[in-house]
Amino acid sequence: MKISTKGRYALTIMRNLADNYKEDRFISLSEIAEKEKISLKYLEKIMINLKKSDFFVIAKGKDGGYKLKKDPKEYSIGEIVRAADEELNVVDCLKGSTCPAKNKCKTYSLWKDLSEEINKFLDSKKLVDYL
Amino acid sequence: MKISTKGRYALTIMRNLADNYKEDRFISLSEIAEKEKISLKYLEKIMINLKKSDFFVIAKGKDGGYKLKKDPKEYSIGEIVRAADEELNVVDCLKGSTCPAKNKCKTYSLWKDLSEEINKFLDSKKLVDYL
DNA sequence: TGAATTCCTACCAAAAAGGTAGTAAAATGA
DNA sequence: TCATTTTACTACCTTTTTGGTAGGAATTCA
Repeated sequence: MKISTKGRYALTIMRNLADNYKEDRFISLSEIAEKEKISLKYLEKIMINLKKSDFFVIAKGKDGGYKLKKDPKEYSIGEIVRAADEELNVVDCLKGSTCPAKNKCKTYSLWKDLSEEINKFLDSKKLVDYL
Repeated sequence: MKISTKGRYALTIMRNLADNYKEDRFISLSEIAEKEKISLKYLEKIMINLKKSDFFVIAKGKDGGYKLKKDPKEYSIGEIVRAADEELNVVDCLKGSTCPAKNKCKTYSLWKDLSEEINKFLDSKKLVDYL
């Protein structure tokens, strides 16, 4: 029951962008990598997942980088962690309707309820609360 | 954010013992293994952790096995899953006081609160609710 | 004594986590 | 135009964790 570094570093990226939301400039990953002492290459990899969620305005080339599209109070921790590649389901059988025992399985509702609890908690927390 | 099979199989063992709580007899792991189609050897391994928690009356030898010490309503899902070897902390830095950045880390409270939420939820559920 | 059981130690394979390397493509500004 | 800075893409690699398996010793009871 661990949050992966992917999820945590995704939050780190988002926090750095949020810190600079007021100034109208692009923040590059190398800037974040240096400040946070995380390998640039690994941040790039994490960014591949995050980008799918349309959180950013992106600029290539010199002085390029990323900018948040919306105000930091608009992003929930839940959507960020889920975007970073974590499903936030405590058992695999919850996704899709793949579990054949779903109806007779005694603990199905337990894991489903716990997953919902976790998602609800993280959705209620906003990026702006952790700057 | 997954519960391991260790945690889930531990619950399976406990559910099987709980099912037979009224009859005063010992249930062997081979009986559970056969019924649940799980390898005996793996159940034995999971039992090593579970036994540390003093949940059982144990009998070796013929017609031996395990019996619950207390009524199934006395065991919480939380204590069972934790016993099975899962810490139920969403980040490692919560255990002990090993994290040097604990005080300035912006997300420490986030992960601490989430972990507490998960533990509270699972502690509120009892074994008897899933038979 | 023999069968059924727990107990103990060691090993192993597959998957996931965590991370690195190299290069192409785009944008900019000197 | 060309060097520089950035993102984008593809491939690979190492370590840790997960999910097991194997073999036998010790215990108990009929």
